[in-house]
Amino acid sequence: MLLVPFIRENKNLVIEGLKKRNYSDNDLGVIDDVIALDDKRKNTQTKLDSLLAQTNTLSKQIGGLYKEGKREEADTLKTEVASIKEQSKKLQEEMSTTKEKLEELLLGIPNIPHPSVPFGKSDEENEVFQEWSGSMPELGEDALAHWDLAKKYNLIDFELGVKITGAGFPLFRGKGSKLQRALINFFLDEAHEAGYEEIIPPLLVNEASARGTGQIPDKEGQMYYAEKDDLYLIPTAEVPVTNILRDVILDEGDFPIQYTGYTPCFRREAGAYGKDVRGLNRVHQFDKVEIVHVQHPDKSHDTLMGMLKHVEGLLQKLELPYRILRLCGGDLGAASALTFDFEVYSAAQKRWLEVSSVSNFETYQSNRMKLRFRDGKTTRLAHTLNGSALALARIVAALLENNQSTEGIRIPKALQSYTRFDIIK
RNA sequence: GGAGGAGUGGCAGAGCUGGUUGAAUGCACUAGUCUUGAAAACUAGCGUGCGUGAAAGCGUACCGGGGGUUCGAAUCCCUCCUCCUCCGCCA
Repeated sequence: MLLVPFIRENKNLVIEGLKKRNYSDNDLGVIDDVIALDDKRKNTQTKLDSLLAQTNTLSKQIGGLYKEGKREEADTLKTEVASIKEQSKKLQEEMSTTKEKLEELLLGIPNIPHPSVPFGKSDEENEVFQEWSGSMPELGEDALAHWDLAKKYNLIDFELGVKITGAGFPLFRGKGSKLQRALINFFLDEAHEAGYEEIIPPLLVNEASARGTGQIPDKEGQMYYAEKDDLYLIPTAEVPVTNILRDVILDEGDFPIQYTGYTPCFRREAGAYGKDVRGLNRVHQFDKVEIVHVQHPDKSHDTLMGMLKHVEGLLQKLELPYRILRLCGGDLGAASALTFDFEVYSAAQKRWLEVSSVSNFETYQSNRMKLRFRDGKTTRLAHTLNGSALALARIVAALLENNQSTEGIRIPKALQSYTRFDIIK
């Protein structure tokens, strides 16, 4: 959520930003609506405050008169207060409807893209920020896709997942589950090395948390919802982990704050179909290690670039071909100012799979969750960032496909001490 | 799940027979005095949002959340949440 004073002071910048997100001239009217509503809010606030001030002074006088035993004088003042209260009640109602409308508009306005974000309508116009320069895995004609490999080596049972739960809930078994666990530990250890504190958060969150990171209202349909208890299953560790700092005022010396957490992630993925959802390409439950940074606004961009390096290091150690995309305005998530996606090449499917998304939300989330820091005499919103490091399901898909041979599936060296086997036969 | 108790500023802890109480006091913290330096002592400062103002300031709201009673509520009432104690049940 953007700050209204920010919108007022940077109206042109905001409009340019929204244009990058393909807002039509008509849609841009929302900015003027916001300012008008905010004017009204201020106006009402001023009037209301003065009425309340009158009520307060009169009430004190009434108290004094009662003590002196001047009941009648007190009673006349009471009737005066009554009429003032009538007015202030009206204003109070006006105030709350104005605030609600304003809030609703503000929630609908996405973050302003970073200057480096390219124009573009959809994911097809994302900019390749860093191309893969190494060699590509060479597979024979008879190379199998990961879902076939998973079956051949008894690593993942999709049918059992369907039986137990439904489509998109894979069941890992044997070396498949060991590989999964190895990757989680590998990623967590790497994050620990990089200075992140490990968190094991709750997997269900309340509405305030979902709102804080921006899942509500924009992505509400994406989350599983436990109606009886009014709780949401997390779509990513980002939600519970970032909300650790909801309603917190940090000291400047607290920066940077670094958290990492492994959690399963639950996504409804309504509307997805076809080859996109085959095997592990898109599932309702997957494992992910997330890294979260809370940083001073002046340093957040550098931090983002550092997070990119961290993710790159992981992919290099896993010996996977990857490329980095800078998302264009049309593909950028509403909460994000700048996002880099990492894609890994899945050699048998002959396609790139997204395995990580690293974003700087700047103050968009911190404004929602009132995450601030002391800056001299005032408080300022901190910057929040996060990234997958990494999302497991698709990593597994690429590892299986790229490392297959007639001998079996080779485990990358960095992972062998975790799996305690070097090949899947 | 049943019965009872409690939620106050960074922490501890008054106030809770309604009235200059945004809230005593202590600790912590910040600045100053003293000291060669430190400690101790002393002095002062020390919440957040909103409105207004160039600023100082002023106004307003906030004592777990929401609602109500009242001229006036941290103090009374309702409701929700959380924590503690006891009982039951289960890991």
